[in-house]
Amino acid sequence: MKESHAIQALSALAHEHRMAIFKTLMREGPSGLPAGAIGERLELGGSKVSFHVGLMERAGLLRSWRVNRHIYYAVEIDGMRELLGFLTEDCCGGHPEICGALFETAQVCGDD
Amino acid sequence: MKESHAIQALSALAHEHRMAIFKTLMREGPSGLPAGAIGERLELGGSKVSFHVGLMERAGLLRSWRVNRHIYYAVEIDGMRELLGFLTEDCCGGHPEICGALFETAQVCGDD
DNA sequence: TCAATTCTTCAATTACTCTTGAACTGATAT
DNA sequence: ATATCAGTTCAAGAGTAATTGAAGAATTGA
Repeated sequence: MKESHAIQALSALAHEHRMAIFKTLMREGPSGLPAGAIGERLELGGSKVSFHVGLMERAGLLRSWRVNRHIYYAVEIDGMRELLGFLTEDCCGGHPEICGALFETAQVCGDD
Repeated sequence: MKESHAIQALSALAHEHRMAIFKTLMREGPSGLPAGAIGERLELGGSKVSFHVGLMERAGLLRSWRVNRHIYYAVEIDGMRELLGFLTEDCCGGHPEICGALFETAQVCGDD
């Protein structure tokens, strides 16, 4: 992953509303949610939701598709995986001790 | 890790100069570098370096100490570990498939 | 004490990001 | 066709963040 892309993705997650949207869509899984439903759950107006999901989509963290009148959004798994890869490789490059906790987390995660 | 703290840390990494500083200090290890040396390596003026390292320190990603006239900065390993923990736990919470690549990365990392 | 070195802080400017509400697009139903 | 619904886009304004250069602190050496 290119560094500038990683920075764009980090920046996309580094906001209260966007983090809330991301978590909501994470829970929802691949079926995603329409923009309106996201707004209702998080009490955000339409254009706010559009602005933030658009930004996250451009950063590669979400994907979207239309179903009739609705536009659905879901987490782009590969985008998040690439971001985590960038961080851990950058982190592990010379300093494996940082990965200690992560290693355990990943194992717990892998066991699910 | 509190979400607002995680957002602060993400935001601290989401900048070209700060990412460069972080990588430089990562390579340097626990012995760190004085502010001036960081500036020389990355061709950044003094107040720029101060501004960015200060922000990263407040976000828990760096620590600093004085040695004579110099102020040294080094990566705060625990801060970075907590951030990665936040991301992976948030990620793994319901969606272990994201951790696939991360799992491998962590293993490679642990083997170093 | 005075000057030099190293770094930080400040105030001003510039640049960017976010919010707001209105106008617009695209799809569907009457 | 017209109206309605779901969502996006736009322009203006508010709010934040980053850069700049100068001034200020802390430390050391002459």
